[in-house]
Amino acid sequence: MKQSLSETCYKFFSTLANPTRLAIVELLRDSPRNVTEISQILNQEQSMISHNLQRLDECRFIFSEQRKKKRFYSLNKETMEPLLKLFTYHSEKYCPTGGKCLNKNNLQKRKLREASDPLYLAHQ
Amino acid sequence: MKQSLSETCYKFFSTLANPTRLAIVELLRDSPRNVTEISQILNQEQSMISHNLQRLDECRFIFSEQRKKKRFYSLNKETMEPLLKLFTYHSEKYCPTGGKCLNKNNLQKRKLREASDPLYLAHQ
DNA sequence: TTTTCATATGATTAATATTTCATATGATGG
DNA sequence: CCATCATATGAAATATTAATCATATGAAAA
Repeated sequence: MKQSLSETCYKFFSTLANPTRLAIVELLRDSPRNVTEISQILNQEQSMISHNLQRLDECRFIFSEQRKKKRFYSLNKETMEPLLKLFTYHSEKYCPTGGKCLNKNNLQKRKLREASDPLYLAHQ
Repeated sequence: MKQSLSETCYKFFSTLANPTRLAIVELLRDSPRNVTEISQILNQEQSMISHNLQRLDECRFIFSEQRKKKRFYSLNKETMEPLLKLFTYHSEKYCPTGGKCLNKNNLQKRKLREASDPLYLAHQ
């Protein structure tokens, strides 16, 4: 019996609809990392990162591997690279100034938007 | 000054991370519809559909056109078709039974999951 | 086999997003 | 222009999701 599209699809997109998880994805784009490393680089609580890694893992956006005491997470590039490319293409074509896809009501107010966020700084 | 990837990207995915909006997307995949039609087919309040259409419109996932008294919304297929294909490919490869991408904690409990939901029925 | 480093888990609290309801605005035919 | 159909808007009420904190579990070196 086939899964409802709306349900699986909702899980797919909602897992990506989170600044912390997007920051993790961006970080893992460069290289695999263990949990402690990720939490240090993103300057967030270990347990918070762990919770979010699990969400990404459930959808197989990332894979994990135990190496000695540490568990390394890596990006599922097969899915994530085309997905991020599609996003980039769309946003450059349809939201060139950011104004089209963003308005004052939709600004992110969470921690990762703050100045301490490496991604926020990296992509200004 | 380039927009922060995390912020625009968050808007992109969070706009799609909603069962009502996914249902609208699915509906518009077949043909353009006006607001009243959409709300009747999905059996939801007109104002609720209207709010959600605006979210989709802000991200240019849909386009709109006034025809006489009615406003028709149509899908941005350039973006949405490859995006949905990518989702389908991923979910079939990595979440074949639904079990990998879904667990008991992540079941949707909203209206559109209920038996009256045409999408839910259509994709069982 | 115990200590330490590393990660995961669960429940509570805090933050955000969505729906709803009442009403305003828009378009157009009469 | 007035009536009416059609859609949009805003604020309040609900519902959902995320972060936090305390603690449990796991892996391996000593």
